[in-house]
Amino acid sequence: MMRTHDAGSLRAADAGTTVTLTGWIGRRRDHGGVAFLDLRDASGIVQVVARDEVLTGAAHGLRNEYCVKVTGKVTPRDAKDVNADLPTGEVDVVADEIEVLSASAPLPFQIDERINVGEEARLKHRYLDLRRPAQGNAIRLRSKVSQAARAVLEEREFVEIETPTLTRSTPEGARDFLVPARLAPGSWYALPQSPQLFKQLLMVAGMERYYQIARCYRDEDFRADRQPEFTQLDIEMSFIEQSDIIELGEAIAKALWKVIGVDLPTPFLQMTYAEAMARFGSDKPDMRFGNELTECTDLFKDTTFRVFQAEYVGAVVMPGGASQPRRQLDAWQDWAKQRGAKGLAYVLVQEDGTLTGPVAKNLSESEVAALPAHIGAKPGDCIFFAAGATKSSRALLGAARLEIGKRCDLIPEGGWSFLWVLDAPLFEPSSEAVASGDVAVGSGAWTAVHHAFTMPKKEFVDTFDTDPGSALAYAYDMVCNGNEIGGGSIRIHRKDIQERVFKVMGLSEQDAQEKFGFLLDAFAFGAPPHGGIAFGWDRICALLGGFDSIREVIAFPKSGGGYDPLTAAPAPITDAQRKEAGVDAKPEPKAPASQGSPEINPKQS
RNA sequence: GGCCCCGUAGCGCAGUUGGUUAGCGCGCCGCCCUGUCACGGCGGAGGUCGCGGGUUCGAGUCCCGUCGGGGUCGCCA
Repeated sequence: MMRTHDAGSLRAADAGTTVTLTGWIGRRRDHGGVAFLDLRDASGIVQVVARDEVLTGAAHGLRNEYCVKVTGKVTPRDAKDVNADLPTGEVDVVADEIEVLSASAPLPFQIDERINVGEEARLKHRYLDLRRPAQGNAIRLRSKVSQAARAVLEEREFVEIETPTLTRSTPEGARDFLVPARLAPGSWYALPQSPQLFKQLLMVAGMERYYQIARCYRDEDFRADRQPEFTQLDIEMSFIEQSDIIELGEAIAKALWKVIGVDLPTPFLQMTYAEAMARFGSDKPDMRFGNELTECTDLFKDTTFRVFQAEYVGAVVMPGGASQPRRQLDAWQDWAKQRGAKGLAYVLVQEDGTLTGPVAKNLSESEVAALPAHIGAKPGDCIFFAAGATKSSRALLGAARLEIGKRCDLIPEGGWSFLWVLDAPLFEPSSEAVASGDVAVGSGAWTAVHHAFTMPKKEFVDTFDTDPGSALAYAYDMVCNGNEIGGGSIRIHRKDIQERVFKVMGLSEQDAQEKFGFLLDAFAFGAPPHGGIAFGWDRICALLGGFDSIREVIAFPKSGGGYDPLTAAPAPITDAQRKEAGVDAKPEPKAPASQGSPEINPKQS
C-alpha cells in the first residue's frame, strides 16, 4: 500500500505517529508561510499543515483535487484550534513531504456538498460528483444493502444464479430493448424486462431457492423514479406458500433497514387490495398518516344533486382547508383535471358549522345534517368529493389524500410504514386495460393484473373462469411509505389451471405455445409448486439513503430520454457496423420452428 | 404522446414597461498574507444570452419554430 493510514481514521490517540496518507486536496487555505490543506480519501478528511519549506517543486502549485501523497506527523491541535465539525478535528498532520501523484485541471464544478450543482453537470462528470462524500456514500450504502440481503439469503441456502441478458422477447407488458443478432440477420435478441421466466425454469430445474440481483430493461418513457435499466433483487422458491414468501420478505427488509440502524418490527401489517383501495384509494397506501377516504354512496343514494347520482361517491378531508382562498380552491380543480377528472367537488365547513361552497346548495337538509359527522370533518375543514366510476374516483381521492398529506404536513419525517397488500384481483377487464392504454396479451375480455402465471387463490380455483371479475390471486406487494418496493406471486404449476387462465384471457393453445412455449414445455416435466418476489433495488436504496431520486443510488444513471450525459450514449453507429449487425436485414418470410414465429409485441408497432 | 417550468461566464443565479459597455456569488489566473477550517486582502481574465426565423430604429427581454433539461399525467404486468 502507498499509505500507512486512512485520512479519516486519525484521532488524538494517534498523536506523535508518522503517517503516510494518499488522497485528494479539497480546500487549500494558504496563509503565506503556512498552508492548510484538507486531504480527503474514501475514509474522510484530515487537515494537513504545510509549512513553506515543504511546498516546493510540484507541491508549490497544489490546487483543488490534486491527487497527492503526504508524509507527516500527527500532531494534536491547540484547544482553540480544534474543529468540532470534523471527526479528525483534534489533530493535524504536519507534512514533511508532499508528492503530487496526479495534477488536476480546473474543475467543471466544485467538490463541495454545500454547493448546488445541476444534475446535468453532475452526471456528465459523475466521477467528480461521486467524490463528494454524500454522493459517494450513497453508492457505498448500496453495496452494504446488497451485502445485507445476500447474507440473509446465503444463510437460508439460496443459490445466486445469473440469467441471460440476451434473450427472447416475452410479453411482460413493457416494450423490449432489442439487440440485432449478427449471426442471424433479421433476428433480434431482447433484453429481459425481468428474469421472470428464467427463474421459473430454475424451479423446474430443481434449484428450489434462487436469487439474483438482476438488471432489468424496459423501453418506456422515463420518470424521476424510472430508468431504462434498473435493478431488482429477484427471488423464487419451490414448495412454499404465500406466507413463506412474506416471512422471507420481512426478514430481508429487517436486515436492510438494520444497515441504517432502524429496527423494523415484524410481522408487517397486512391489508387486502380491496381494503387498500377503499380506505386509501391506492394499491400502495402511505400509512405514515391517516386521513382516510370516506365512502358516501349510501348517504347520497336519494340525492337530487346529479353529480352525486353515481356508482360511487367518496370524500377526503383537508384539515383546515376551509380557509383556502378561492384561487387555491380553483387550483385544486386544475390539479384534478390534470389527472383526467372533470373536477374536484368541495364543501367548506365553516367555523359555525354551516356548509358553504358551490356544491353545498345542491345538498338536501338531511344530507347537510349528516355529512360532517359521516366524514369526520370539523369546523374549518374542507371536504373534497369524487363521484363516478368507483375505481377512478377512489384513485382521484387517493391522490388528493397524498397531496393533502404533503400540503398540510401530515406525513411525519423519518417515519417508516411497512405493509403487505394482498389478494389482488387475478384479472381486470380488457376494456379497462385498453382504456388505460394497456394492450392485452390475449384477445379475450380479461387480462392478467399481475401476469399470466399467477395462481388464483384456492377459493377461486373452481370459479375464476366463470366469474373472472371476482377472482383474487396469490399476489402480494410490499409497500413502504407509499412506495411499492417489492411484489410477487405464487405461480401456476398445474397445466389444467394454466390452460383455463389462458382461455379466460382469450389465448389459444397455439398462441400460448407461441408466446411461452419453452416455459410450458418445461412445466410438462414435473414442475414444482413455486412462487417468488422481486424487490425494486434502486428505490429501496434511495429510501434507505434518504434520496428522492433513484438516480442518486445508481453509479452512472441516465437522464431523461435514456441519454447518458457521460458517455453520450446512445450514439449513431457507422455504416460498417450497421451492415455487420444486420440491422436492416429483411427477415425470411416465414420460418415456422417448434417455438413458432418470433414474438410480436403489439406495443412495438 | 398531453400539460407545466427552465436554458444568460466553468458552476449556481439576477437581468425592470424592449433602450448605453449584460451583472452578482463561487470557481479560475496573478500578487500578498504563519493558525485557518466555506480563511482573508488587492488586481485580472472569462459571454455565439441553447439554436433558427420573425416583429422593431433597437431583442437576453416580445412572437413562431426547434433542440436540450426537469416535473407531471398517459404509459411502465
